[in-house]
Amino acid sequence: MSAPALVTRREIELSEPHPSLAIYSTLSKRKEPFRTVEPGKVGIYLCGPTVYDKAHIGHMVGPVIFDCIKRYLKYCGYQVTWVVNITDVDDKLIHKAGERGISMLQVAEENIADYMGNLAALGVDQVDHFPRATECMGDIVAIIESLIDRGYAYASEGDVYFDVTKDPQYGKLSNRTLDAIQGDGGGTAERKRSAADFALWKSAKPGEPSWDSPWGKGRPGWHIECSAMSKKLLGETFDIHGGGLDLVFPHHENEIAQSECCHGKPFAIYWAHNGLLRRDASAGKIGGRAERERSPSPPHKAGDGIASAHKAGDGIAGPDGIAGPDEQVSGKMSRSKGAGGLAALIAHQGGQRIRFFLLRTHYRSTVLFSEEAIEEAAVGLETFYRLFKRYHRITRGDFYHLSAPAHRSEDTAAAASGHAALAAAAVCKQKFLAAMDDDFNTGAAIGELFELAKIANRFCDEHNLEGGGADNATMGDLTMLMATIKELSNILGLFLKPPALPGGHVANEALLGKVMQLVIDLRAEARKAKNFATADAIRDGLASAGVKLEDRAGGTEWSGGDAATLERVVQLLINLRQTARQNKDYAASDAIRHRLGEIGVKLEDRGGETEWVR
RNA sequence: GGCGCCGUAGCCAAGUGGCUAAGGCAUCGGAUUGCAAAUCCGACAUCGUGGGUUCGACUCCCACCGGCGCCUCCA
Repeated sequence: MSAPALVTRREIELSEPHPSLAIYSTLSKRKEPFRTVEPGKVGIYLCGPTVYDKAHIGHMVGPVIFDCIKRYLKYCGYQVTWVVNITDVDDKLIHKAGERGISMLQVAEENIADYMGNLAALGVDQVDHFPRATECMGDIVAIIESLIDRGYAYASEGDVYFDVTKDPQYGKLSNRTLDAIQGDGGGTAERKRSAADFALWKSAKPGEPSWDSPWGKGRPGWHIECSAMSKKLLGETFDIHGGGLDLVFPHHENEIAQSECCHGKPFAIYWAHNGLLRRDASAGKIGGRAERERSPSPPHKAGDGIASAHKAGDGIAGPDGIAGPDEQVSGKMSRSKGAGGLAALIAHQGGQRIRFFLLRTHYRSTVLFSEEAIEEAAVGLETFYRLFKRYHRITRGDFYHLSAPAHRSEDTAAAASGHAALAAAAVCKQKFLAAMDDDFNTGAAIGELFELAKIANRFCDEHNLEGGGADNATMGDLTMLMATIKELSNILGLFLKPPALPGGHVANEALLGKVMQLVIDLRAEARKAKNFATADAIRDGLASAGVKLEDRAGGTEWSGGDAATLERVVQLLINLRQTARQNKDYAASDAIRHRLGEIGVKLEDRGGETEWVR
């Protein structure tokens, strides 16, 4: 009966190793040269979320690093297929649906929308497939049947369990022995042959969502969907399987058992697990047990109040999933909130900062996460934005549209023949690639990006590019330096496009209000000093910016303006200051700069013109 | 209790058995600027503690201290 089962796994032959790339695998517990199942092709499967609630920042770690991994593998010439599964059927979803009085599918749809919005904001756009468990029932049932046929699984009162004692390799990923595994001692324990057996199929209780199967109505166990989906989209053996470190056991251990017992050959070649995020040095992972138990009010989480307030009229999945304006307004609140505030966090930090923050640390490390930490990291990011502006000032070229090599090549020729700066940049590129080759060390790679920024800035300084030294050949060299930065930052998915303004429109309007108040004050002071030329210049300047002033008894009111007003009003102030400087009235010019500074606008004099940044 | 991981400057964070222990933030000098900002140059660590292996360890081994994960849902 179970005679044909329990076959030993057949080894499979892999491609020649990549000459330099090595990946750490949880399975072998060491870095291994990278070989693929099929030459030139890579299949990646990343465990995505169970969509019973809004995503938290911890859910983004895997997608961000794997987005880089895919970009890098493509850069190295591989054809990559990346799958991220969505678990849209599970006990928690059922409970949540019951709580809220909507269907499980509705719960899933809402949270999937939220998840997708978060991914997009962080620049994760390399995923090829997002299979959902509910869309793969046929594949799931087929694998379970096959496991029963082969003697690895057994049906029991409508449930189906995997018999871990039949798999001699069970425990190899998480390095544990059968007697070290307690299993869940819950209500289904008596249906199992041994405590460590896990469910492949769970019979439905009345009223629960269910699917037909040879064992009656029910739903899949947590692990089996991944075996089914990866087989469907990537084949029985594929290259890289990823997920959070907390999934090693039991989830991934069980996936291996299911798939390898079913197919008789290796499941995934490399297991890449990302480290977990923590809030404090002694806090436990975000979204983890400790955090949940600490929270004093169990029924409602951070986002719920906001969400429900808006839900009243608008039926199905509201705007919550994509950082609606309500969440921006309440951004301050979310600072102290935990899981659930991701959309709000993105709304006022911007996805690029978060991505950069996550990439500064090696993906297997634990990261202490806080909004303050993101803000600190973001200071460094400004170096690049300033450099891009500088590049534009000098060449009128747009960094974001620079063309850069999409594939890896050792351009030693350019290094040897070029100037010192180009040679130095080539060394940085080599180090950058060496870092990525070494288990995707994005932290070290980013260090080289900073080094490149310094080289480019120094090049501009040394050749006096902003003071008239910009001949075509020199600008061409500068463009080559910038293109190297472009080429490498593309791999990390950074600087793909200009960063969204932190805070978006809300912050813009707040700033415009402050700037307008300053302008009105300055005009009032000018009038008081009978400096009518200045006062009128202000009013005329505002008029051409679309703003009307009306002097009232209680003060001056303003109206009008559009999206471009902020820029034009600040420009007006810059012009006023410029006039004062030309008249050597430094007291007046410095006062303008100082008062702008107080409301968060910094002025920077460059070459002939003045720039402002918030 | 079992299986693992981490501890590098004020903070964040790479890294290596032996060259100057990346990079970022902060700080302090200098150049530059009318003054600033930005930019550049320079300064700033002996790698948790105690042993051991070695010609030589921060890097390997052991112990201890501190922190974390998994062993039940979890990215």
